[in-house]
Amino acid sequence: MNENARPLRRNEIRAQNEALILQAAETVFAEAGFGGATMQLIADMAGLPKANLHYYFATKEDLYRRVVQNIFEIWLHAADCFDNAPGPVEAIGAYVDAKMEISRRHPNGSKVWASEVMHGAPVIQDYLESTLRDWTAGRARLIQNWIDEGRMDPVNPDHLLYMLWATTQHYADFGHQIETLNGGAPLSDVQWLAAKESVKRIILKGIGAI
Amino acid sequence: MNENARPLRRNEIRAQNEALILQAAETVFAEAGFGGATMQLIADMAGLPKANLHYYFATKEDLYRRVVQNIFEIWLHAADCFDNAPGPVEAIGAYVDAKMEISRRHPNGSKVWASEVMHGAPVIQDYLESTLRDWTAGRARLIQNWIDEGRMDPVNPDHLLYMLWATTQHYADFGHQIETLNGGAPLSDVQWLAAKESVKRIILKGIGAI
DNA sequence: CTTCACCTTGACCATACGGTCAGGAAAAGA
DNA sequence: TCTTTTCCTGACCGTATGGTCAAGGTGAAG
Repeated sequence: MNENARPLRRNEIRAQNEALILQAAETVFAEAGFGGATMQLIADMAGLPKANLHYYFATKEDLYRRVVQNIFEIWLHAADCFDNAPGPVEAIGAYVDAKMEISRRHPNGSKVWASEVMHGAPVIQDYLESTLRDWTAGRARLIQNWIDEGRMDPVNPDHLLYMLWATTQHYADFGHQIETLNGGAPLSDVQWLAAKESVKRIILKGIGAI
Repeated sequence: MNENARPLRRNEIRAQNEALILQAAETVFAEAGFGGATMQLIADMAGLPKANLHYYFATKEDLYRRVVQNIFEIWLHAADCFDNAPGPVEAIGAYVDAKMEISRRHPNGSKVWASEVMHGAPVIQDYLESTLRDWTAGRARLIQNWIDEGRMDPVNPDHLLYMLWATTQHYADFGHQIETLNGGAPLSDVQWLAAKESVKRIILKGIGAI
C-alpha cells in the first residue's frame, strides 16, 4: 500500500485501510465462515498488523457486521431494475442479469450472506424483518399485478422470487461445485452467458411470460 | 438414553452412541459451521461427556467427515427416481419431490453440505470429482436424449441440473430467510405443497416438457 | 516550532478449544 | 468365578484466539 512516495492524508488513510480490511475480511469470512475466520488471517491478507484491525474495528463481530451490511446494500441495489421495467419479461430478465453479474463479480459476498442466513441470521435478523420483508412484499405485489393483467401465469409470487434468488445465487455459493463439474475450470464468458440465458429462458417461459 | 432398565449390548451401545453423536454433530455443524462448532457443544447436545466423543471419533474432522458423507448418501439416493422414469415430466417431477422432501426433513444436512461446498469442499473434493461428476454426466446424457427425441426444449442439461439443485436446496439452506418472510412461521403442509408444485410447474413448463 | 489528535504496533493476557490419558466400570468370554 | 475386551470420564495440557495496552510515530493546526 502507498507504493508511491506521496504521504497520505488522514481521511485517505482511514478510508483506504478500512476498505483494505473489509475486502480481506470478506474473503476470509467467505472461505472459512465466521467461526473459522481469524483476525490474524484477515490481518495477514490485508497486510496489516492484527492490532491495527482492532483500531478500526473494535471486535470481530463488528467487522463481520460491516461486511454483511455491505453485501446487503449491493443485494438490494440489484433490485432497482425490477421497478422501472414495463413488464415481467424486462423486469425479471434484468433482475436475473443483475444477480448473475453479482454472483460472478462478488462471489465472496454472496457466500458470506448465505452463511449468515444459514446460521439463522444472528447479525442481520432485523434487516430481514424490515427491509427485506418490505422489499419482498412490494415485488410480490408487482408480480400479482402482472398476473391480474394476464401478462403471465398465476404463479405464487413468493415462490417465484425464491426461485430467482436460488438460481442466481447458486452460481456464487456453489461456484466451487460447478467449477469442479466443469472440469476444474471457472465458467468462461460464453458459459456465463449460457447460464444467464438458460435461467432467464426457463423461468420466463415457465411462468408464461414469453 | 437407555431409559428402560434393560442393559444394552455392546453393538447396541456403539451404534446408539454413534448415531446420537452424529445427529448432534449435524445440528451443531449446521448451526455454527465447522469452525464455529465445538466438541463441547456437540457433546452437551448429545448428552455425553466430551471425552466420550473422542472415544468414538478421533478428531473433530473425522466426525465432520462422517456427517458430510452421510448427507452425500441421502443426496445421491434421491436421484434414483431420475433413472426409472419413462420421461422428463416423471423424472424431474419425482426428483423435485424427493429433493424438496429432503430439504424439509433434513435441513441441517443440506446446510452442512452447502457450507462444505461453499468453503471449497476441503473434505469431499474427491467425491465431487468422482461420484458426483459421474452422476451428473449420466443425468445430462439422459436429458440430452429427451431433447433429441423432441420431448423437451433444447436446454443446456448442466444448467438445468444446477437449477433443480438450487431451487430445491434453497428451501433448506435459506429456510430461515423464508421463515422470516413467512411471518416467522415455518411453512405449513399446504405451503410446502405449493412450493413443490410451483417449482415443478415453472421448470417443466419452462423446458417445454408440458 | 509546538501542540494535539490520530494512527501504528510489538508485547502481552485471559480464555476456550481440540485433544490426551490414566484409571475405573461394565459387558463378554472361558 | 476369573480374565479380557470394550466402554466411560474427570482432570489435565499445549496452543491459538480475540482482545488490550502503552509507547512511539505522523500528519494537521496554530
